Amino acid sequence: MVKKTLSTEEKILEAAKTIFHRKGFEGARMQEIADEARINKALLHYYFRTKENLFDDVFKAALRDIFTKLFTTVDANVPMEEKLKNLINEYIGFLQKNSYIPGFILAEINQNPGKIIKIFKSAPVSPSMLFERLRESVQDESLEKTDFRELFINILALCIFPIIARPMLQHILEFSDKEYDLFIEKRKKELPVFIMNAIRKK
Amino acid sequence: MVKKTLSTEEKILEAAKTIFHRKGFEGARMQEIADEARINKALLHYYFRTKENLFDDVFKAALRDIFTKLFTTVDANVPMEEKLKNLINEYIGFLQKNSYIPGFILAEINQNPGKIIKIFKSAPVSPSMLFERLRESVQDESLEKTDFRELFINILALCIFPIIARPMLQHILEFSDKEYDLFIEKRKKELPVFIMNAIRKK
DNA sequence: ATTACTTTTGGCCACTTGGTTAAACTATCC
DNA sequence: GGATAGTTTAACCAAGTGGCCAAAAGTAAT
Repeated sequence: MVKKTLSTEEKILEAAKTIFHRKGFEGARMQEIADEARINKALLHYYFRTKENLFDDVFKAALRDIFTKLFTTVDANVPMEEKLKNLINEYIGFLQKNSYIPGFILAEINQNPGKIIKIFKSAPVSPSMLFERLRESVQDESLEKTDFRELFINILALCIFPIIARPMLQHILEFSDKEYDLFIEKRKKELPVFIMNAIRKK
Repeated sequence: MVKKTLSTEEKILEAAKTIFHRKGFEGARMQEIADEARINKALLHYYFRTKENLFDDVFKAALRDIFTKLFTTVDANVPMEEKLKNLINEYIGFLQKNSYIPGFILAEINQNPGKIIKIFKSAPVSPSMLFERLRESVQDESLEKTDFRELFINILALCIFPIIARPMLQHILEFSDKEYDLFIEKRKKELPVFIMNAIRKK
């Protein structure tokens, strides 16, 4: 199941991912990461000289993961409705399996926007393909005149928010873990309908 | 303009709010809060024994602010469309003026869900009125059969996400500060239309 | 076995952290 | 004016913090 022979560097990155995702940059302790990777703390500094270096690698990986998935699952030559179904289904599925990533990214953005933007620029994330496809689709005759950027943000918001705000929403709505999971599962089907209704001409 | 005679306790809370909102619990330093309030660090501990105590008060205030606004601006006896317009307009307006609050809350939720839920329970936030109003509205004949909880989350997501993810989105969409502000301003008008279309019967 | 190298370790260090203490100051009431 | 209670201060402390170093342990080629 799990690959047994991870290199030390990979073990460190895995451990750093686990800790940083949960606790953020400030909350994470180098010792804790070393323990998680079952190595000596000095070895962390041997491979990644500073906490910043290690964090930056983890953060870049998170950015890559969350956007690559989003920017590549949009096929061309498929009607808008189909496209949206696939995109949302795949994307929420990804978020379910990686529920810490969006919260991690947004927390760091909030606590250190300057630093994050710098990393952003150094880890090129290219939304151009997705944007092109969205722009095409939105020009469909049967749809309302919609700004594709508005649509992009709306899709992102509707997919990500229920994941990052989960503990809060679950508490307010008085859902059990299971009920909330089902709720998300239901959204995979209902969200494309909601969005299509919103942009389809009457 | 600014009230000159804040009590020491109020000065501390104001300073703590500023620092905690920006840096989070782990990132904030007691010394920094003391400096911001222009007092001695020991005085912080005199009024609020621990960092936790101070943080809890700030966090509760944030919860109160963000939900009170949301749960009380929904009038009865107004058609759904009108209700939605008012709600979204007021709520986004509030978020613009308090742009740090949602990111602060979500960051802490992500980094310490257990602790946050505990605070949640001790700072009663009662959505019952809003839920009642939403439930009523959604039963309107001219609307699709919609789960009011689904609608609640969607409204929240569409209002909050562009605020918390601002640095990221602004960078991806290549907007200047001014352009992004205008973009949000435009959303105040377009979001109610988007949502009404989504739930109105065809 | 010797060499040259990379990898791993325990122990250490300078510095920062949240928190305490005891003394000084201030205002209020008698 | 002095006793009392609340407020403010500088100095201090123990417990961590990220980071460093020199020696040990492993590895591969000669």
